Parts: sequence; C-alpha cells; structure tokens
Amino acid sequence: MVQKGLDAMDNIYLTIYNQLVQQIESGRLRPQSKLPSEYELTKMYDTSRETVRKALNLLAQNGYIQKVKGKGSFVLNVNQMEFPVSGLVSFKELTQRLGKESRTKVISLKAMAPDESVAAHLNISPSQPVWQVIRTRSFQDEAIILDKDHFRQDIVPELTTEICEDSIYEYLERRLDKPISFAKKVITVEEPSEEDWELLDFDGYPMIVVVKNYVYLEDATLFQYTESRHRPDKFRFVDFARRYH
Amino acid sequence: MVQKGLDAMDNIYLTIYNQLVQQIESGRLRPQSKLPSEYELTKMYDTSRETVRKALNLLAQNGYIQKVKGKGSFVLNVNQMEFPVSGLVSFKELTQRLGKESRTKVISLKAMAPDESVAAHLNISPSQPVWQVIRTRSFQDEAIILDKDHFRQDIVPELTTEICEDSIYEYLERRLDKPISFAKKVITVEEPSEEDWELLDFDGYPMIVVVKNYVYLEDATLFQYTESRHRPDKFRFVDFARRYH
DNA sequence: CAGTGGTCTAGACCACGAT
DNA sequence: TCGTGGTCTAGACCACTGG
Repeated sequence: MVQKGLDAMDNIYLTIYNQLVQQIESGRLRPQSKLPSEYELTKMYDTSRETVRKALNLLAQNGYIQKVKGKGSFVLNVNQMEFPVSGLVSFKELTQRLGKESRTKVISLKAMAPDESVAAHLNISPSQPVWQVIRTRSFQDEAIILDKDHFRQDIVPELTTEICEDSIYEYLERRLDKPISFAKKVITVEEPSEEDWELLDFDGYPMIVVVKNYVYLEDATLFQYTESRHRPDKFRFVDFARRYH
Repeated sequence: MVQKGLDAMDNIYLTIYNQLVQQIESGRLRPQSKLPSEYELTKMYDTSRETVRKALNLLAQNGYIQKVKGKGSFVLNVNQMEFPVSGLVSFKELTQRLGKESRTKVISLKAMAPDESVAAHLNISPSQPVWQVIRTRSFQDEAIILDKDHFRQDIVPELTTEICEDSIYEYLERRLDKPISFAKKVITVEEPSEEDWELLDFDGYPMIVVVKNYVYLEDATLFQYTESRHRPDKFRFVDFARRYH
C-alpha cells in the first residue's frame, strides 16, 4: 500500500495524523526514532487515548510507523514518497511534495460519447457523454507518461484547458465540492500503441506499463476512468501491506 | 491498495472483520448490498459500537465496503481477489483462495554469504549468512514467475526443500512462531537476465516485471528480501487507495 | 515494579438521509 | 422525526518490556 491521503480539518485524529505525517516526511522525526507515548500525545493534544490511537493506527496502516507492545511507536523508513504512481494523490500534489520539475501538456480536451471500451470501464451507457482529456507528463524535457482521462459529464459539467494543465482533482474538490473518496488501480504491461509512439519520447522500448485508474466519489459513484501509460524505464510503484494477526 | 491480511483469533473486531470478509469474498454478501447497521452488529456480536466500527473501518480501508453517512455500509465490487501479486498474502494462500492450478518448483536452496546487492537490500553485513531459495511458479505448464528469496539465517535457522515447496510463511508463523508483520513492494520493469531466459518459459518477451519484496517481523526487523520476476503478459497488480478528508 | 501499547465499554453529541 | 454513520470521552483490564 502506500500513502493514501491528505488535507486536515477540525477532526482531532486527522489533525494529529497529518501533523505526524508532516514531521516524518520532512525528516524532523527520523526513521527508528520513538514517537511520544500515547499518554503523552493525549496531553499534547488535550484529547483521549482512543483518539490518539486512531491517528497512530492510520500511520501504521500507511507504513509510517510500527507500534511495538510494551515499547512504543517507531518511525519506519519504508514509506519514502515514491514516483510517479503512488496511492490516491494527484500528479500536482506529488510533484509539489517531491519538488520535481515536470511539465503537463494538454494534447486534447473534448466532450464526446465514450467508445465501447471506455463506457464499459466507466460502467455507463455509450450514450452518456464524457469528457476526454489526453495529456503528457514530461521530466527533463522527455515525455514519459501519457494520461488518457475520461470523466462522466453529468458529474463534471465543465472542464477547460487551464484546469487540465493545473489540477483536475483540485478543481473537483475545491470548486465543485465533489470530494474524491477512493480509487482502484490495475497495473499491467502491454505492447505500445501507435499513439504511445506518437506522443511519448519512446527510445524504442518494446513495452509500456499501463495503469488503469478507477476513481470514485463518497457515495461510491464511479465517475472517472484513466489510463496512464508509462515508459517502462521510468516506471516505479511502491506498495505497503500489513498482515493482521 | 489491496487485501492485506488473514487469520482470526479471540479479538472481537478481527472476528467480525474476518467473517464479513469471508461473506463478501464468497459472494454471500453481494456487491451493492447493505451490511447490517452498526447497531444491529453490536447486538449480533454482543459487543460495543466502537468495536464494530473497528471492524468496519478495516473493511473500508481494504476496499471491501463503502460507508455512507446517514445510509449505511455497502459492499464494493472493487476488491475481487487478484492474481498473482496482491498485498501481503503468500503464494499458497493466493492459489488456494482462487482455486488456481499451479506448481512450485524449487530450483535451488542453499545457505550462503549474501552478495553485495542482497546484503544491501537486507541491510546486513556480507558476512551474515542467508538462505537463498530459487523457485519457479507455473500455470498450465508454463513457468511464469521466478522467485529469488533471501532469508536471514539467524532468524530462519532451518529450511528444507519440502518447506519451500509448501509455504515458507506457514512454516515461519506456525512452526517458528515468527509472525510476519508488514512488507514493502517495489515494482519496476527491467531487461531480462540470462537466468530469466533459462528458467522461465519466455516466448521472446523483451522485458520482465520485477517485484522487490521486503518483509518485516513485528519488531520491524527486516528478515526477508525477495525478487519476483514475472513474465510481462501474465503480470497484473491491483491497488486500492483511500483519500482522507 | 512502572510504562507501554491492545482491546473493550457505555455513553454522549453531531451530521446526514429518508420519511 | 428516526435511523444511520462520525467523532470523542473516561475509564477499565490485559499483555508485554524494561529496569
């Protein structure tokens, strides 16, 4: 699994979680170091132990810390931010966190009827209109990733080139107040299409890594289907998994 | 992210979690259907609401259900078991759940000093001995996956061909009482090595998917490093990720 | 022994959806 | 309004680690 979220609010436990994440990612809390005990955290945040524990459990499940009975909670070095595919974080958020230099180029943006395959992936009728956005992502002046997004038009009524160049997620959550809730990714390796050859700096690679991304709103509506096509030499995906005993 | 664990015990919330997982995976609880309300579950399991909620939160984080305020908890169809790489579940457990026909062949098993690269991955000195296990996994008589495991010998003192053909995880947890706690996977795509050509049924694929797997015990000791090399046409990885608001 | 995390409880108040 | 999930509390008891 992976880092899986952002943003704070008035929740106490999410505030604690986000502050600790920030401290771990910034290096202020070093790997191997011990967090304050749960009791100490209840005093620091003036809250109850179960609330503190909610925050720590989130940290543990996302690979930031390991809790050891009788000893304490310790920072793991397992969860360095990873690029370019990692959890449910937008491209803009990722590049910002990593301080990477990147460029997004909008190849095309249009409202259309979905083709059969896209309609099937989005689980809608082919008569229901969608936005199609095709973008490339470049690093050091090489186009490495080809993103083909499809959005249900009834949920995202308006979309502009400016929004696509910036961050569609930000637009959805901040402007449209449609918070994204969860996503499923499927990673496979396929033969490159002509489009891949055309739009990416391909250097003759014989295969391409395809990340299919299904994105859902809080009421479990599937509203976005994206295919992210990555040049294999630049692809890297990190997963963190816990076993329950 | 992914399904991430197994096994019940005397925990109430893990019992609830495992029973609901079982009902969802078996199809007895269908996608879209509504779970009993938290209040009803407290009566069914004769426990408190926070305990029920712990179970439901695990289900939500692992992609089994979506909770909707004011309405209830609903089964997602997002988390069909996936093959062959998915969370922290052993190969044996996966094939058993899926009823897939597979064969594991032990190519070599030996105690040795780790080479530089393995020592670095395991974060140990090159003088510290390890077990090296090389296995292939076949489906329909095609060798599709090459697994190269390395175990710290101070933690796994004994290993036999029989154990490697069955399940090393089962041996560790049941016989040695060393419960596995978490793992980090790194997925990349590389050029095949001569060993890949030799040991896999390769059909001329020009690239190979490499899954590096770092496995930790409950005290956060890194004790296993595995490289899983997959023929690209048979590779598929599924991730489930949630965003916190 | 004291300090730590793991589990569980019984109850409170809130926000949302359906009626 | 009622039933749902979301957050929070104050306290209990247990199991493990360490001195």
